[in-house]
Amino acid sequence: MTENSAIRTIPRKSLHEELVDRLQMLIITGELQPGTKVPEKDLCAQFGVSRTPMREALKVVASDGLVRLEQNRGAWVSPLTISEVEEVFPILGVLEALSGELACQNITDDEIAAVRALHEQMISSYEARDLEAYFSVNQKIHRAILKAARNDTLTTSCQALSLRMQRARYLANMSDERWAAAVQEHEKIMEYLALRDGKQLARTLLAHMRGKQASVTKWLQSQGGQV
Amino acid sequence: MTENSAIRTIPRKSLHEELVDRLQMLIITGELQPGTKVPEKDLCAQFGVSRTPMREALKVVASDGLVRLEQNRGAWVSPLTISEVEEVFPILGVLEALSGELACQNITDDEIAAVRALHEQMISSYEARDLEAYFSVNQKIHRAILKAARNDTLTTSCQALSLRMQRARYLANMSDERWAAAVQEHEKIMEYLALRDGKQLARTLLAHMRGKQASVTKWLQSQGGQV
DNA sequence: AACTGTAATTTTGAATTCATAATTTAGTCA
DNA sequence: TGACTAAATTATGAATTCAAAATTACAGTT
Repeated sequence: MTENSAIRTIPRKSLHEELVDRLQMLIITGELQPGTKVPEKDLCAQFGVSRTPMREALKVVASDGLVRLEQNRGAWVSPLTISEVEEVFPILGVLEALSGELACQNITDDEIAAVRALHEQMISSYEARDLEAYFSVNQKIHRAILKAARNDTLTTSCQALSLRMQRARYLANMSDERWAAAVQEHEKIMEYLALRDGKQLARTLLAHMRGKQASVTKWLQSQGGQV
Repeated sequence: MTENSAIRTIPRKSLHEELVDRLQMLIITGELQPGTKVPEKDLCAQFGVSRTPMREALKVVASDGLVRLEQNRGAWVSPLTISEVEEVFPILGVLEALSGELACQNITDDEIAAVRALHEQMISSYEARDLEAYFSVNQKIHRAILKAARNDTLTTSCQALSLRMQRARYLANMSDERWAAAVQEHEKIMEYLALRDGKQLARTLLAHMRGKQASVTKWLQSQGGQV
């Protein structure tokens, strides 16, 4: 292993995988506006790639539902609608509930300690009213529980569905009441996880997801029901 | 609507979508052997298409997990393993349970009647020990319940995950006891659906899925744990 | 000015081409 | 004979090219 070997590091992902990630991010952050056409040519120029890998990536992103392909008319950014939220959150609810149950069966003491550390960090972010940090740590907690569930397929499924809701989380703010309630729910989540009480944890995660759904729906409604 | 309009029907799917379906079928039926390389060139010749749409389709199929892409080494048919079965069935379980709950909230009397007709048909197939017909009608029942749940995302998610298990259902036979038990479970499913008892239907569908998992796992074990 | 039909332009879907990486084959030497 | 190396072959990933479809621009008509 000389230093030279690092100079020409093999790209960790293939071009099209990299592009899938980039496209997802562009859509989640709203840089690609919902309902608009995906500017294929421009994106190719922007990323310095030809149309072939870009179009491969678009096919994959379309199969996840973030864009819609129309025959001979190109790719369009799917808007996030209330009805989509009402479809996806209940699914995410039962999946997270399952992840909670499985996590209680498989999580180690060390992992519980790690989640507790994240939990404390999240509380601090809440007390400092640092939404950015709060969201980030929040995600880490959910990911840690998913990881403890020892089910990669479940992780993949959750992440694919979450992705479609991420746009709302990126753009929407929570109300003060909702934020407080969410923190309360997380206290319970932490408690039941530490007790390894799968049934109760599942119940709480499901309720937590219902709360999120209501919050996102409310915000979406204030936005005219879309995006 | 003249007869002429049918002569030049617009292809209902784009080339790559069609190829996605074909590839999935080739893998499910075992024509493409698990663990082997996907013969890209041969398939292109077989279907009379160039590599571009075939490779687009492979990217999509890979994102569903039926094939694995290896950098510079092409696409490989993913084997169906016990650990994958143990990951996917619990997920399908909670998703079908959810579909049952939602179906009870939304299903019409006509739809219940239609499911009952399918149910009777399935019983006949069972009594005639016609496994082929039984599987076919069975699938229709599950699809009808999913449809009554009025959640397209749930339908898509279930179908994507089912696809990966379909190989086992295609190749595996059920034991007599398992088949009898499955039919019993379906009696209950029909009963609770007719009563629109979401909670009980969910419970039954979950148990039904657990039975399927055990059956498939047992068969997979008899096959050396794979395929 | 609004509408219709047609030509020019652009975009899309798919085939082809090309450079590079992986694999196979052939050849060399112990 | 068998292991190793180098050349040849093949397959892969990505860019380019090409035909067909869609969109735009525009002229002629009312």
